[in-house]
Amino acid sequence: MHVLLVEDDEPVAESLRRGLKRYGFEVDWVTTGAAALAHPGPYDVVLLDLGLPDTDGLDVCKALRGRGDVPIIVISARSDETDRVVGLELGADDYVSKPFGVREVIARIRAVMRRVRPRTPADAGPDRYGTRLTVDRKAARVHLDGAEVALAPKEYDLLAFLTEEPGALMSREQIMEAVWDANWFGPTKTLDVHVAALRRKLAGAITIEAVRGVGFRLEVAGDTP
Amino acid sequence: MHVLLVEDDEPVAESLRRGLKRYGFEVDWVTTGAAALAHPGPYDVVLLDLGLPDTDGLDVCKALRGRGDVPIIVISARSDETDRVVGLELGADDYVSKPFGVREVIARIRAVMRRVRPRTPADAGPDRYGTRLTVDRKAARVHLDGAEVALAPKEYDLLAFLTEEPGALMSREQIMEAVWDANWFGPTKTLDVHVAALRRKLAGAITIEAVRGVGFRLEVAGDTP
DNA sequence: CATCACTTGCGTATCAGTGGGCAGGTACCT
DNA sequence: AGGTACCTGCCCACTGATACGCAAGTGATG
Repeated sequence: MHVLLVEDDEPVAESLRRGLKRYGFEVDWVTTGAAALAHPGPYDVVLLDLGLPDTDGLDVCKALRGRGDVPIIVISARSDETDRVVGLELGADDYVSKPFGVREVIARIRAVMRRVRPRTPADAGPDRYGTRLTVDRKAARVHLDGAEVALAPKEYDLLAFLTEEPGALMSREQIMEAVWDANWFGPTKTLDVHVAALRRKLAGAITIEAVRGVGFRLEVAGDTP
Repeated sequence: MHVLLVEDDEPVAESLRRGLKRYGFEVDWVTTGAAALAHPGPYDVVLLDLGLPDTDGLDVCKALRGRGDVPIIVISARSDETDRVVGLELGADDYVSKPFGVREVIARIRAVMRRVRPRTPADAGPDRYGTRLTVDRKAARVHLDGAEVALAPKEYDLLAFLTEEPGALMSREQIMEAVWDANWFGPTKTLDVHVAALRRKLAGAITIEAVRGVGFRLEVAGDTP
């Protein structure tokens, strides 16, 4: 899964690149429209920032579209409607406005990919974690021992993120970037509250242990015999 | 996946062609009924506009139907019942009225393909959801406990879309794109009203639950064992 | 004139985020 | 090693914001 990331803002690009790599994407990163057009490819999807220094991103979009039908997802700091419409009319497949969460970008990439490959094997049922917990990402539902667990949206997002890679240690910053916004800074106490909610609602099926000074690690109960 | 698009209105055709290509379809585009009949094929599905300049689209439909069993999806500016019925009686497999969302067209193509694939020409019967509700996509009719339910066009479109994948969570944006127009933005409050109408008219047979901040999810009553 | 799509507005429920207090672990100092 | 002060994470309760549900009204269309 090959992604071309066209983004001049380094912190944003770095964050995106890290996030995407964590989800198994190969990422090539260029900072100018010219470089984007010069890059060979082929790519599975192009992430294109509209606010580039050298060229108008819209021209790049048009040029890319002209030379093939690689899916394009436009990133923009401006979130007003005109931009959105212009971007989509030029042939972009989707549009994400800053500030965005890495999770959201990934969801959109997957959505775009699914269009081209409609019947993915991953279309099968919900993911199972251990013997008690299932996460149905298509329906955004969580079941514990067969009974549905009512999770608030943020709680679900958080769980969905942590279960992407059970057992992996996630830093607070990583989690905030993924579930809240890219480039989050400030208090992360909210995270504690939501972690507590998950612990309470999913007691027995998973454990979320805090790693002091770093972040959290989700473990599936009865997973390491 | 090969599609023949018969449509004289260029902007509409262009938009459809782009959209379909993006979803992995091969599209051949002709602007007249004569050209449609002259085109070789074979195609997996024909998208046929009824408002053609040279021929009455209905004649084209009949002619196509006479020479083989390629699935036909009729597109029409007129959305009233009589047209629907006439088109479908002439052998069309489904019916989409303008203005339509690209996603909806794709959903219907897939639905038609799914139905045609297991060749049982006799019973291309209505789809059944649970024990009480049937959606007859060929006739654009909905029955509850055997009795027809009078649905407004938009209500039917919405139901048809939501029942494409029962239990799946659909975001507001997805729904607006599919049932209203591609690339819809702005208020989605209208959606709530139509959802409310479906809930009222189909009470007991289905439940449409809101997922806060995301969208809606249709469930068939007595469907979660 | 009837139907339907859409808007508006209000009541209500839910949720994200915050602050205070508590507990357990950590580091530092003697 | 022992004691202590501090820091981090955890729990509880509160609040402002916001999304949803529905009923009623408006305007367009045939």
